[in-house]
Amino acid sequence: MTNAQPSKIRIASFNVNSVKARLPNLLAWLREFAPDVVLLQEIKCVDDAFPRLEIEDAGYNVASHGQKTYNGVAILSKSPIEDVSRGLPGDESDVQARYMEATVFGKVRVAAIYLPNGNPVGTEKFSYKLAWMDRLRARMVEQLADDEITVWGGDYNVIPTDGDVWDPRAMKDDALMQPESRAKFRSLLHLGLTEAVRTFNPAGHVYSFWDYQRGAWQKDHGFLIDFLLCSPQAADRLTSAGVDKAPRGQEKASDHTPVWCELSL
DNA sequence: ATGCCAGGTAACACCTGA
Repeated sequence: MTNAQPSKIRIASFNVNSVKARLPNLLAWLREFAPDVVLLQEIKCVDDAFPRLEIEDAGYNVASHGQKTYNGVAILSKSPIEDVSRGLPGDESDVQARYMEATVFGKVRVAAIYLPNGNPVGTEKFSYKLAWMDRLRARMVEQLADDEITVWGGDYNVIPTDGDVWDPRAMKDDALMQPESRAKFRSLLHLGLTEAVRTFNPAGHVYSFWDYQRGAWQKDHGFLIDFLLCSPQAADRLTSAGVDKAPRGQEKASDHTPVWCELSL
């Protein structure tokens, strides 16, 4: 919790699948990986139930946008967290807690994103996903006009290409792989954004999610759906990025593992 | 075609996830 400006910061995104169930794993990972900023998804609790004190004791400031049982995002930072904005603009009737923004280290704008899953295809859940992606794009356009160092990180629930999944045939009917989902994800990148994880792992078959079922982790039956989208000003400062697979192999793991990038400031 | 596993809620079954 320092105001000192480090020369390089490490930003990570982690879908924890319940912050309360994952607290021991999360605290151990914060200690070992030592990210400066963390974007959390699926905290699955209201703000009053967030384990704030434990996280603060680990050296992080906390801002959350929670919801009972489902969804919920949060931002952790070793720096003060300023100008917090909760919720994705564009639909006043949307009550799902899937989006928040804040400024960290005085000049880096981050957004925590939990994009709707959208299954099953052909239902209102899939149309909600596509509409949510349109709203996200509109918000990105607004933010890009500010010419800031911005990173939109999170669980995008899209498998962008066949090289991002162990077997495209196994997932072909899934909302994560539909041409419409992929086209809308590409439309985000076409705004001029740089996706950090795939930029530093161009060969593909680097995954951030493995299902709990069917021994997916042991067989490496995973896919990549967690991303860090960087504005041009963030991309200019991008020095490395990747996936930290270690947390997925531990007891009581989330089905996702963290993705991360480093920016020189 | 369905459940497989995990979490939450609420109640000892069902919903959601990806």
